[in-house]
Amino acid sequence: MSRRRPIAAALPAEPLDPAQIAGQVIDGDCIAVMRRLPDACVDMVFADPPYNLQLAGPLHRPNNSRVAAVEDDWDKFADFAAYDAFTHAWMAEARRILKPAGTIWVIGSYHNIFRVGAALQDLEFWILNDVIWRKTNPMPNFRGRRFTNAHETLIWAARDARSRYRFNYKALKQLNDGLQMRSDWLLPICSGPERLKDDDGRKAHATQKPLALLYRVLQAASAPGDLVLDPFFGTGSTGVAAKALGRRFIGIERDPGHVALATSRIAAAPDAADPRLLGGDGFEREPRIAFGLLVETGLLAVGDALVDRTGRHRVRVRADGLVEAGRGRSQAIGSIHQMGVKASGGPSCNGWVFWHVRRPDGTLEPIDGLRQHLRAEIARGRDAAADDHDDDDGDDRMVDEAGDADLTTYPEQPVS
Amino acid sequence: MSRRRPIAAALPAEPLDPAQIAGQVIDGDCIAVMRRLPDACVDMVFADPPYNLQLAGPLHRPNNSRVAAVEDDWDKFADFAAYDAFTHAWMAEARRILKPAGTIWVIGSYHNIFRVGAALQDLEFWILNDVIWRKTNPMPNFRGRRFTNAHETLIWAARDARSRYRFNYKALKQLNDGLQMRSDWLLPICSGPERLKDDDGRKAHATQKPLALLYRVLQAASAPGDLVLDPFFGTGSTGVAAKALGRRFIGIERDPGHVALATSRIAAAPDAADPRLLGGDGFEREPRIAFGLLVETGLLAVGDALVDRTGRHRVRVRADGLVEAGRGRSQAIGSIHQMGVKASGGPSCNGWVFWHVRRPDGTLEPIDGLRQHLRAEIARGRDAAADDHDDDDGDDRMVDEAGDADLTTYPEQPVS
DNA sequence: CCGGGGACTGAATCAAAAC
DNA sequence: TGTTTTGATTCAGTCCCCG
Repeated sequence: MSRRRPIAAALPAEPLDPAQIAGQVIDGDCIAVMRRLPDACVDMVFADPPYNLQLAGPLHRPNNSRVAAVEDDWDKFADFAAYDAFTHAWMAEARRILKPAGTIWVIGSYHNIFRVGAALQDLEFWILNDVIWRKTNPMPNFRGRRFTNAHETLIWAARDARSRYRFNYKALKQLNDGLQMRSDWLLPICSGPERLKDDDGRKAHATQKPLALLYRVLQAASAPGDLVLDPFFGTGSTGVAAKALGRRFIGIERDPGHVALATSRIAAAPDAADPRLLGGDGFEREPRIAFGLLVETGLLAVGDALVDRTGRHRVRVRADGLVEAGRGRSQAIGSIHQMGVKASGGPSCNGWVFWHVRRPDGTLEPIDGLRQHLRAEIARGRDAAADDHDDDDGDDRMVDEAGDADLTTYPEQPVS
Repeated sequence: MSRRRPIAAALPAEPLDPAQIAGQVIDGDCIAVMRRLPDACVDMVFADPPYNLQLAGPLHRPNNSRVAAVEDDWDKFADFAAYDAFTHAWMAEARRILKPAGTIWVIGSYHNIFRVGAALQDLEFWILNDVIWRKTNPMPNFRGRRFTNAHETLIWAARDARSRYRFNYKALKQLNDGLQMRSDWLLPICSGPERLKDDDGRKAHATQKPLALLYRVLQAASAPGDLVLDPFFGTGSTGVAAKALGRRFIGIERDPGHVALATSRIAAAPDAADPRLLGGDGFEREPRIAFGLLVETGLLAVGDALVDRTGRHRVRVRADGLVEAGRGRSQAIGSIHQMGVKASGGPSCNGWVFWHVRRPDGTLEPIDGLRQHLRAEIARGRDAAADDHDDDDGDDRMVDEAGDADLTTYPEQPVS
């Protein structure tokens, strides 16, 4: 594990077991390390690649102090062609190791983000959003020659156009005070105690990203237990955020100094709180209720009439969980959704909210109300069982058998 | 002018005189039309090219109403390669007709903006900013499968890296309540009475841009009288904004219906207000004052002492407009700026704010105060002269000789 | 191309001084 | 000692223009 890199590079690349190295920072070039990982083994990739800033000379503030620039060798490329080749190479590996339902996030500025976005599209990633990180406190433009460069851009993309990716819609809506999360995020830059300093008090890394940004990324597009890979790990903000949110991670970093720093930083970082509080969506898909269950449980009886909101359309409940309309030759049979499409003429229909039962007082109640009633009953029964289980087993770790009580909240929690 | 397009295309392309066609909407393919324009003839290009949205099927809202999408043929491309070829073709022509100091603006969404940005860089445009148009009222994401796509991206680029482009810094700072204008702009989408409708009450163009966006673009990077070209003119918002701000324009549009609509819209649009109110920067560079003029006018006397803010450094005023420090062998002579650099040790120094005179009450006043005093006196003299001139010649048009009074405000107003 | 004039910064954090 | 004010420092930077 502490072999010198020249020797390691000369050896045939041994395969890496993702489960084994989860939680570690791997020292090495990200392309070489990713090559040692199997196909389709990670749920998400977060990448903060070099921006290729192409800075010319020194820049001074009006008070003559000098602006600390990114002068590291890792940000130097001969030209756009070299940058494009590098980008295609790491991105192709990232796509190979990504699960079919996985997504990738890449952050950049106008210096590189257009190369990055075009490369993603050329590799047949499917862009889902570009997200703007608006900085509350950007560096001003000192010479008054451009607009204050007050944002960076993240691209979020699925492995391909047909990917069934994860998006924790309701959790992010909650994070945004009940409104859909937008594609522009307002967050401060990384400074103060969060900003890592070296022994001389200088910043340890030129481009450390704020944890708040990574929290939001992970909350949006991963579930607890997911494996997240960061090929440009730096000081390990992705690892700290992953640890806090109960996600597993693999970090790859080329600079041994940063590897050591990130490793100790993550060791000292707080662990996940009770994973039940971290939710994938926090609002996972509710367990499915077959319409027929309403009949079986007696909430509806065979022959009961369902009507639409206007009362113009009307179907009768059947014993097989379908509904029928009309009689004789004009009779039609189908699911509540199919018959809703027929009645409404629209391209699709949620039968649960389209069809209603008439209450004794004559008012209409959507059959979704009956479904919610049934779900609540089922949940009550499961909670009782889960409480028994918790009493048996009092610690905080995830239950091994993915007990029913947690299933609703964490359907994709791996069984380790 | 009303030739049918197939015939026009078969004829040899006649050159177009930019001054002649300024203010017109040219019916035709933008690449073909730009080819007929001479090199380096326009000051700015604003382009809202097809976004290549790649929409699959129709999208419906939860209430089953259908979302009006961009379904026009002009937005259909076979693949990314076709879109890239198209983009390179029109952009190369745009660069050719752009003046060396000219800039280009291109607006797009994540569907196309990465192709656009990469093409700009490949053609050796030099990106100055990417600007985010944040929409106050974006269309929500109806399926809850992504973030609300709440922004579009504009790229602002100079013709090349060494270009001396125009940026009306102070005017935009003013627009932003005295703070530097940032790269994220919050503006409503185009709706209400501003949104053009056809006879059936449907929107006349799928992607009409708000005038406020174009006002800001033109105010930022053009001067009154500048010639602005829009190769994808649509319903002509660029023309309406240009007219209101006293800029000249050329519009190119392929769809004859849109050409007719834009032409009549612009004819009905309000004309520029008094051009003196439209400013290039509104705050053009102040006339230069030689330090020696302070001595010649008696505001300073030979031998007067100038000190820095702390009082630690001290120079004496000479008759030749230089200042000197020390005596004998250690004596140093130079401009106020050069001696400021010596005293401060910084890489540069504005002597006008570095050096101070001591007032009778003992407080320090920067010599910039004396300069402002002198400038005000000079301006008063010029205003008086200009008033005499205005009396002779009472209309509102720009004076032919670019009279001194207007020179400060509109140095680049063409005489045409 | 060189030399020189001179224009140009916002929010956050933290330390030190002032009250 | 507690509180407020002031000043210094810092942040992914493609950062001048004219003769």
